[in-house]
Amino acid sequence: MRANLSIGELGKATSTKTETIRFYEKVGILPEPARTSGNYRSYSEEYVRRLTFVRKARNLGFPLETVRALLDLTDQPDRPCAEVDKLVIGQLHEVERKLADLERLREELAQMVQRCRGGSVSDCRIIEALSP
Amino acid sequence: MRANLSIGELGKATSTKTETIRFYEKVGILPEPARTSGNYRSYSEEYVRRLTFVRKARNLGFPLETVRALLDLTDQPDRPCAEVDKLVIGQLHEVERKLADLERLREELAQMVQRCRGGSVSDCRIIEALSP
DNA sequence: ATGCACCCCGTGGCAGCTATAAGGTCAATG
DNA sequence: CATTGACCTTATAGCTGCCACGGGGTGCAT
Repeated sequence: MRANLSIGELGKATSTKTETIRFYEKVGILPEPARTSGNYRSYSEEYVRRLTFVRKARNLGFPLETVRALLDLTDQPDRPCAEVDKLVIGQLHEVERKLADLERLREELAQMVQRCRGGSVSDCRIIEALSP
Repeated sequence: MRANLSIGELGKATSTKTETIRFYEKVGILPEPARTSGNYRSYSEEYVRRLTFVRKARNLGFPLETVRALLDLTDQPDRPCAEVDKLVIGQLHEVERKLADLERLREELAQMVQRCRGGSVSDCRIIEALSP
């Protein structure tokens, strides 16, 4: 169909701010699009798909570098799927590590809150817990 | 005792890099210390306590701005402890929000990994899941 | 006196955007 | 035909929380 969207339309279609799109272009995550006679960026449907892919991956927490690697893999359909799998498992481990960290934090914070007995800062158990 | 530490010694005492200490000073989290005749920063025991406090709070994920607020409160022991409580509860909520987000991510990623049946990228379920 | 570890300051970089300024383009309206 | 307003262009700076680098000064031991 080659709808040829402007950057604003592409942004709406993918829930992405125009500045972010230009940023992705600048850092090479997305290729430089065609331009109109007035020097406006002009995007094809294919580009919409690519940006949607990027956004989904980012929403899953993949860093841009990994997104780049995933894009490269989708461009080489003959490579083994195991390479994709490896990247996703890496991200899964990363998420699990962060979950464990946050869970510890949550418990510590909850305990601090629970121990608060009111009064003034001078006898605050929370400040006490933070002090050496 | 007034041990009067150098910045490197303070760093070791608090597991903080010297650049970080200077950074805290520059952004006003920590006060400007005294200087020796050779213009070296010279830190008192009190300073060690303050930096330790900052580090503990940072390790609990408090943003610097909140650390600043907590420090202000410790400097005003007559203020109600409830103000401290409020900051900590805010941080607790923040952590809980992040935990929920990460948990959703973990499940999505785990499912993606589970669905992988090998083969090449062209029939990869993971790439499929990311594609529009 | 010379080597070495430490310190000084300023600047620039990291991720991943977001915002701002100063200007060009385009379609529609008066 | 001119002007409005919404959009687009670029370059640049800012955000958080540091870390690294470079070119110099200091302090102490040998």
